[in-house]
Amino acid sequence: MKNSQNLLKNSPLKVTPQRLEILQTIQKNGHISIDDLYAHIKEKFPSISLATVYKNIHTLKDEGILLEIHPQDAKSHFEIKKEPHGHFICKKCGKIYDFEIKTSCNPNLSEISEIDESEVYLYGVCKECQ
Amino acid sequence: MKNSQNLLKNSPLKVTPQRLEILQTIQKNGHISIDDLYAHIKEKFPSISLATVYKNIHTLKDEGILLEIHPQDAKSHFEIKKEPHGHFICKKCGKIYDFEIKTSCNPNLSEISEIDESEVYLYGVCKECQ
DNA sequence: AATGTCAAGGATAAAAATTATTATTTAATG
DNA sequence: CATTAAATAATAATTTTTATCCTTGACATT
Ligand SMILES: [Mn+2]
Ligand SMILES: [Mn+2]
Ligand SMILES: [Zn+2]
Ligand SMILES: [Zn+2]
Repeated sequence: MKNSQNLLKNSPLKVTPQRLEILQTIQKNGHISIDDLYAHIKEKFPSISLATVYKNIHTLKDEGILLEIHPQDAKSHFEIKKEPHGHFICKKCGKIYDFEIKTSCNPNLSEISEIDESEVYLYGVCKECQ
Repeated sequence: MKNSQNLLKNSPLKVTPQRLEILQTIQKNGHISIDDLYAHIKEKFPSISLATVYKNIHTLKDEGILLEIHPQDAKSHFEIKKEPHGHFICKKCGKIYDFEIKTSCNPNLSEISEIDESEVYLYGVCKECQ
C-alpha cells in the first residue's frame, strides 16, 4: 500500500495536512462516500470545509489517485486507485467488496471500439448480512 | 419491442398520456437522461412538470419497467428494461451502446455471496467519434 | 352515462447536493 | 526568510432532487 505522502509527491499537487488526512481516511476505509469521509475528517480537522473535501476529491480523481464508484442506490464512493477490479455491493448494508476480474472474461468488443476503462458492479446480499 | 401501453397495463400503474409519452420517448432514444427526456416531452406536453418526470421515472424504475444507467461523468440515463446486457459509453459524445455479455464471463464469486444484479460499463471512444 | 375513489399531474416550495467566489493562509522554492 | 502560486475556510450561489398541496383524470362500479 503506497503511502499518502508519496501519492501526492508524485503529482503536481501540494502536500497539505487536509489532503493527507483525506487519503489516509480513504485508505483506512477502503471505499467511502463524501459524507462519511467528511464526518471522519472533521474529528481531526474540526474546521475543515465540506467544499474542500469536494474539491480535493475531484482534484485527486483528476490526477488519477482516486477512483469513483457508482452504486445503484447510494451516493458515489471513492477509493485509492489500484489494479482494475470489480465491486460487489451489498444491498442491505451498502458495504462494497473488491473482487478480481479474470482477464479471460473480457467481452469481445473489437467490433464496437477500443476500450479505455471498465466498471463492473455486482449486487446482492453479503455474507455478514445473510 | 413491447409497447408502452402494455408495459403499464401489466403493472399496478395507471395509463396516462404523460407516462406513455415518457416510455415512448425512452424507447425511441434507447438511453436518455432526465433532462433530455424532459426536453423531448415538453414538445408534446408543454405543460408537463419536471417533477412529474422525476416522479414517474422513479415509479417506473420501482416497477421494474425502467433501468437506470450510471455513466462515470454524466447524469443517470434510463432505458426500458430488457435482457441483461453491458453498456459501452463513449467518452466523447456520451452516447451509450448496448453489448451482449457472454454468460461464460461470470466471475466466480460464490465465495462472496449470491448475486442478484450486475452492471457492466466499458468506456472508450465510439467509431463515430474516431 | 354518472358517480366515487384513489392515483397522478402541475405548480411551487423545500431540501439536498454540488460548485463558485473571495479573502486569508500555507506549502514549496530558492 | 521572502516570494509566489496554490490551497483553505467561509460563505453564497447554483443545481439537482424531493415533498407538499391542491386539482385533475383514470378507471371500476353502478
Ligand atoms: Mn475497490
Ligand atoms: Mn442498454
Ligand atoms: Zn451486507
Ligand atoms: Zn462517440
